[in-house]
Amino acid sequence: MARDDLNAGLLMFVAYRAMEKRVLDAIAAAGFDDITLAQARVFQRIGPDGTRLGELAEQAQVTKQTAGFLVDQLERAGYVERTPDPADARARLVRVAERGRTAGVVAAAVVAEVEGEWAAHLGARRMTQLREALGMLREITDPYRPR
Amino acid sequence: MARDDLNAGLLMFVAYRAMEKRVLDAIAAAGFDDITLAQARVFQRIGPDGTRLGELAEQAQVTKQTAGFLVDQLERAGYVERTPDPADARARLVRVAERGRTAGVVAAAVVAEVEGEWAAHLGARRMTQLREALGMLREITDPYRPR
DNA sequence: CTATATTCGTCAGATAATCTGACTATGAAC
DNA sequence: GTTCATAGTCAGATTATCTGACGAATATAG
Repeated sequence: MARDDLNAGLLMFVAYRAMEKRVLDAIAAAGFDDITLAQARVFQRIGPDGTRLGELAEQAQVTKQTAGFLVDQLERAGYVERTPDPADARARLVRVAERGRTAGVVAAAVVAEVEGEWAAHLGARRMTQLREALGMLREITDPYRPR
Repeated sequence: MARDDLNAGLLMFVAYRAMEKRVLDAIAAAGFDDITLAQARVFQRIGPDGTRLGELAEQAQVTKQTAGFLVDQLERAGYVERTPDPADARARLVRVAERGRTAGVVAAAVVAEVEGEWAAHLGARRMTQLREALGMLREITDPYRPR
């Protein structure tokens, strides 16, 4: 409500959204122009060996149903595939597919670019401190608990 | 895509969402249980002397139409009111109404509480550095330019 | 001053994202 | 081997969001 000293949450929103927009724009410019923001938010959480739907949902902070809805679309567009989970017949692993891998490379490059810009603006020291503080904050704010 | 070193944007998402959830839950618990997350995102940007719809939209990063839709609901629920803008007959100022003011007090208290927890976890020094870094980041990431 | 362009907000309609509740199949615990 | 919990899906409803078009008021150019 104040103009000058936004609360820490709001400040994070601004930077977080900027990163998100930069990445999505770059991906779209690279030809991956189907893929929405909501889909990307789920996609980016897929681990190298595949991730269960429930975990994606938890990390993206949406319901399993919503995550499933978005993964359906990512699957139809060729960004991901679902494979049975060897460890549990109820579960399926969402994996990055070929098209997704290519898009992921573009995304990673932009993330690095933006982080570089941030580091340049803050200076290496402050950027390191920022990462450290955010990492610590995660300990008390992340509802997702990897098992 | 990696589990351990999330990018800075993702880390901010986690903390930002945690703050958001804490505040919304507390507001709901205080009896303001109508008011959705999307509405709150617009509401919290209203300045002490009222703010134009367009500015709210810009800050919340949604279209004017979406902001208008949400303000309509906030207005019907008694959280805000619209008054003519003396400086421009096309515009209207969205102002916090009585009910909104009460909710705002609750919200501000929770924000302070959460920030206190963060400071306790990080230590005063790191919390200050975090604020500083985020404030600086805003200079290059905030699409909203107050006139 | 007028003519033109821009900005502010709204209306209308379509689409996307999200949720709650109910259900099946499988796995875990006693 | 019942009973309870978990993973995912189906169905339906609601909420949030966008694009496009518009009227009214303001700003700009000549």
